[in-house]
Amino acid sequence: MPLLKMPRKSATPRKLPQQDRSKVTVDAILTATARILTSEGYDRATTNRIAELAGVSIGSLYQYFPSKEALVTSLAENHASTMMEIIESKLKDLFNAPIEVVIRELVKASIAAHGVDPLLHKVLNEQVPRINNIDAEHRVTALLRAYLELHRDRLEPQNLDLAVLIIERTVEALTHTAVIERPELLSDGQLEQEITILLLSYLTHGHQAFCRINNDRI
Amino acid sequence: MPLLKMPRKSATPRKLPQQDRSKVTVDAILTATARILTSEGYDRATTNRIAELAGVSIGSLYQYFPSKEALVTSLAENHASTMMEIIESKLKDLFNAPIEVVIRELVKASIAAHGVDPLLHKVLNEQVPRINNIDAEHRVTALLRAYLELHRDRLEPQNLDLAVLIIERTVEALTHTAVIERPELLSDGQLEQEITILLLSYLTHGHQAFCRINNDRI
Amino acid sequence: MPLLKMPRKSATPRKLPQQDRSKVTVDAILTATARILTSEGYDRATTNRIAELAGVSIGSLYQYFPSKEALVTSLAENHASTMMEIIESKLKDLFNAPIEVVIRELVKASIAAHGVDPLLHKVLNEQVPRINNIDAEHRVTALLRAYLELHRDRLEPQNLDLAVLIIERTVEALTHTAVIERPELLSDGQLEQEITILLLSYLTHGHQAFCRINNDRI
Amino acid sequence: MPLLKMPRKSATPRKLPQQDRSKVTVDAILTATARILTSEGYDRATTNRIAELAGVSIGSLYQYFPSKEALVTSLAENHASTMMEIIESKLKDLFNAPIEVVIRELVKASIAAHGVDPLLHKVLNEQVPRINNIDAEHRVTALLRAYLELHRDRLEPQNLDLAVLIIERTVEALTHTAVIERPELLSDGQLEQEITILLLSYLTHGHQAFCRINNDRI
DNA sequence: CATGAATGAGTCTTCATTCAT
DNA sequence: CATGAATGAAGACTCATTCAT
Repeated sequence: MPLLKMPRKSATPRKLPQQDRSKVTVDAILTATARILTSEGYDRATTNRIAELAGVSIGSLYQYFPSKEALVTSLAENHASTMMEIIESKLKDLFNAPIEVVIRELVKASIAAHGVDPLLHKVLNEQVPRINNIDAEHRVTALLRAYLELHRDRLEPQNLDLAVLIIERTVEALTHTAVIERPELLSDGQLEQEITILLLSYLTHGHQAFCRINNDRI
Repeated sequence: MPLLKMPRKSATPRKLPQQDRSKVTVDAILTATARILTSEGYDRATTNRIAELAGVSIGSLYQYFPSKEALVTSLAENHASTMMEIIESKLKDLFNAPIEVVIRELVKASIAAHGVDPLLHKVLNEQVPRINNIDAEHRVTALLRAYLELHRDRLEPQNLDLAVLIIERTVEALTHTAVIERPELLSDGQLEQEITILLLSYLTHGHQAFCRINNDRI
Repeated sequence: MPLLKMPRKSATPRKLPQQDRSKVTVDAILTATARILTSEGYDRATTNRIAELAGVSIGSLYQYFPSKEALVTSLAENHASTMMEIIESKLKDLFNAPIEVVIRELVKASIAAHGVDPLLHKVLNEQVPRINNIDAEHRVTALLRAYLELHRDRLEPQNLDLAVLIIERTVEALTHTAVIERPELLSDGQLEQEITILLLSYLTHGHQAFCRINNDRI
Repeated sequence: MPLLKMPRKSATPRKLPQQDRSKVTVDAILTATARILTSEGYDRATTNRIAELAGVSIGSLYQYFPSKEALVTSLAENHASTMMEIIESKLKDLFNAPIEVVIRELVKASIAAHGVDPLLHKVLNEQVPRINNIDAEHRVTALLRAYLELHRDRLEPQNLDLAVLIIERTVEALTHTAVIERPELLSDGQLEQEITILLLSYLTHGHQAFCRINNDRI
């Protein structure tokens, strides 16, 4: 039986780990990739170095990932999924909560998500050839969209798609900045507070009294 | 009185062009760099290709820029300066204008700034080893800060430094997203409108009637 | 008990060959280096040309030697070791021999050592960034020093360190000159004879009858 | 009148300085070359850097020297001449002096000659593509040869050419070593003494009492 | 003659990837 | 399947030298 040659350059894992040993290997490789990426940057992160740190041969690395790009993409997707799942799981529970709570929790979740591996997130964001949006991201977008839809009568913005975009990008940008450049703004809850106000005043045009709901903050 | 520019360290043009011929060369190199960067990306942008497109020898490129990094940094600084100056010049004229005008003009200026060379801005943002903040950026920050200070009594946020940070990052993030991913949001003024509202409601908590001042928009 | 060689710093082979294949490769590279060095000189000896002549890829060369300098240094050390070992092994056997014999044998050994690869020795001496003295060299120095110490009562020079220095440099200089510029002086034994006399008369101030011990010469 | 193009690659100065200004320029270039050679080594000594330090344009450098090799060769010849002339002038005065004096003075002169610019001498010796022997060197050789001829009856060595070779190389090697590696041997006159004894015992086989003639030494 | 901008062949070196064992 | 030796295309950068001004 002739060996059917698989396309080599695909950006998906060459095989799904079906045995335990494979899974361990794949994990070791991904972990090593993350570590080297954060400590050395994308350019210095050679596949050989990754394999070495992972404790596997370079040949094995290519057994599981068809290319460096696929490897990094895989890592990035995992990381994005992890982050998004944090947000998604929070959001899911709050479908009936008032918007003030939802937004604040969204901000909190975003900060938490950025706390998973801030350095990796930074490197991935800055140095890695842009990655296609991920399922988990879409799910969060959809969730948010659905929530807003449900509460449309309490919202000023008419174009909800636009509102979702604004909410997501604003939270991401500000959280990211804070985690990377101004971590002190996170520890005292200041930024969380401000982002919440920013978005709530946008969504409701200040018809709410924001201050009262913040009593639990320091 | 002319300011004598001293040669700076490593990431800086190697020699200042003294003859006219040189200036032409430097410009050609920078232009070619921008073009190749946007069309090929950072990694594919080899110095040899840049020199070739610029119509100069590789030697000439290195006569003026000590390294690829210095070259790209120089370009990035130029570009950031151009963008910031657009914003700066608008802001300067509006020191006594009401906040509603200032924010809207800031958003407009930011969109205009992103329109200078969106693709270049994208590549620079995503793929270029983070560049030290630039004079022009600091000037804009200072300007904004001073303006808010002046109008402090009309503003809800107490921590003005934080407010400046939020304004700048939010505008940047949303404008950038729009320019790159959703250009249609720009042409009909929707996004400009929304960002303006977002920031104004944050700054004034809705004590203003936003709608009225938007009559001039489509 | 095998001595585990630790990888040393920068000017040292990058990895020790673990498979047989590797040893062959390393040898091929070193041999090619020697050949190109002697035929082309240091400056013309490019790593690519060396790899080509060795029949390996340039990548393989850099797998085993971290830089051109390390490669040449490695070769130089090998060569110096080979030369010094010739001298060392002779000297070791003659610890109880009279000084006339020792000096003559030293000269003979030096000539023999220079005969290993005269052209390589010339290039290495003239064009290669001075190499740190080598173990083998120090051993020869120590050996000579110890011998002179033992026979101190028969020697005129009081400062034995100085005497060792003079003996070594003189033999090296004259042997080297002869091998490179005047090979005919070697074939008829003339130079060997003269150097021997030079050093013996220095060491003993002519209290010996040199002529008699030379009967075995042509 | 058509411009006759001179051959470009000759290793002699392109033109002899006939005017004062030219001479000054040439001197500046040579001085700069010496300085950079000693401070940076041959490889780092670029013609552009030399021109810059000399305070002339690179074009001017090539006006006077057709190539880098010619420039360095010129410097090397100057330097060798200077050294040889020190020796030559001493030797000339001593044609009727006894051999003990001649040898000692030769050693002294050689040490003095090496003292002119030891670092330059080192670099020239080690890193510069071997230079053709120089007139001045030949003159010294001839002088020495003639002297030995004249005193042949007092000398043991029969082959005077060989004796000259041995004397010259030995003095050079030991003086050089001392200047570069063991300067302390020079300051106390030890080495001068030893080299003198080495050569005199060789030349006369110890029929002389060396010690007595050294009364003037410390 | 002087200047210095421009040239470009040629170097060392890296690193993703392959494949014989 | 694992291993790691081998590959080689490709890139950043240097520097002796030329030539238009």
